[in-house]
Amino acid sequence: MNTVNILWNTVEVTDRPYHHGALESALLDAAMQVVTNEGIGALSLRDLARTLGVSPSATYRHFPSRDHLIAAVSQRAREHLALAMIAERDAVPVTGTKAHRSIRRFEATGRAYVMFALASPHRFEAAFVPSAVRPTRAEDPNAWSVLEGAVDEMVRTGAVPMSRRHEAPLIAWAGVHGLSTILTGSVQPAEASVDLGHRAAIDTVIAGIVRAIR
Amino acid sequence: MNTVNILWNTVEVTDRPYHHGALESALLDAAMQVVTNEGIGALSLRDLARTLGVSPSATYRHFPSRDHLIAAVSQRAREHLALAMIAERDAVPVTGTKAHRSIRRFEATGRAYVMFALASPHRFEAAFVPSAVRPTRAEDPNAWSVLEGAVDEMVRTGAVPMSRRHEAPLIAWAGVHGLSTILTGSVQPAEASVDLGHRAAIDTVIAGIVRAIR
DNA sequence: TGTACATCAGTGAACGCGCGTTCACTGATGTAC
DNA sequence: TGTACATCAGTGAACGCGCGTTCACTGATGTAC
Repeated sequence: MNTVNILWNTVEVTDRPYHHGALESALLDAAMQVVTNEGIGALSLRDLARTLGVSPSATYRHFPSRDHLIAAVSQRAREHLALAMIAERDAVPVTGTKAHRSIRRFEATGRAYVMFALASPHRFEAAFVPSAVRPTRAEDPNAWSVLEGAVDEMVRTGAVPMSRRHEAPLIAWAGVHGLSTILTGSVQPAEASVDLGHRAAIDTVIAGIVRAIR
Repeated sequence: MNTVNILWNTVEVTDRPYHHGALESALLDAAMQVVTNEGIGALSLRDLARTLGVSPSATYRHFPSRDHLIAAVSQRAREHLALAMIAERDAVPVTGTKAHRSIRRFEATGRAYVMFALASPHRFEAAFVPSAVRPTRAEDPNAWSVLEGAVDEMVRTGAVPMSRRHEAPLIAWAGVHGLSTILTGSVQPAEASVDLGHRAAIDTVIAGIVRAIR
């Protein structure tokens, strides 16, 4: 119990205990922060170790390589995205017919997707960074499942015909994912999508998706 | 005229002339090749110089920095994409009503987009890599213009109502761009889009786009 | 309650790497007269 | 037709950088008895 009060994030830690205590989660948190602010390219193990006041090799106690850390951060980012979708969906007020409501919940899911990307482009990009490292645990929550759930709900209320059930998720995913990368990336077809604001672009594409799957 | 026959791509060039003669375009070609095969991350000036049998500093005669080279390669990749769209569009046979034909030409444009991404994922990714360097020349041909042209054609033939003209390109772009990144990237919502083949996924999404904009 | 000991979670120094970029230079080319 | 000279397009060596990863190590912790 010889610990001292320590601010982990300051560099001039004077009495650092030998055991950090929670290096793994601190590493993940710090990595998430770097990735969110500067993008996944800026992530460096040495830099992380420096930030946490720990030697570079200490990180290897918890992640076998940089790629493993990245994979963990990426999965977390995907879960954040799914959480945002769920939150927005569940904020839809309970009014109107069940069919209408299921559509509004679906739309909210898609809107949350794009808004997440806009609010946090680097985190969004990190969520879908290719990786050879396989996740060690299941994704929870899973964005794709949330989308499928929203489609199923529409089918149940009769807002979307059963015949579209199979293809609807792909159409929806393509639309919102494409819009997200267009709005955040440098795809920027410039003119046409810019004279719409972001908000209008989102509404336009989501309305298009709904027309496509009904 | 004291030149010697030289294979530019071999390393053991024995009698290399002092002046390469076409370093700039050779640099671009080689860069394009590296990017296409291994992705933009694998692009290195030193490596390129090595490949062309030239000193590393020689590259600075033609590109002020690595970023400028990347920007040039990226623009080229975008133009390749646009060319592929034009080619596929113009291969559509001249049959049926004008309205039907304009739709088929539009679909071909979108199909070419996704197929380009599938055939050459690294080149596709490079086309949309963010860059602070502004292009020095206009994009020719320009993929966004091709898309808009296809939409205009449908409006002219009456296949798409005038009222959709403004928003249709964004909806279409989002759909095909999203599908492209989904199919090539590690987005992979797995299950649902995989039990469709790529071809079926493309048809599904493009059909959805057409429903959305009519 | 105390002690021996295995295990865990760190340290710190070093390796090797390849990169982008700069610098002073020189050989080749083209042009004006 | 020849020559002086400016300009162009290369060379080659060096700088400084930060990185991922490995290695032999040691301090701290927890557990069995």
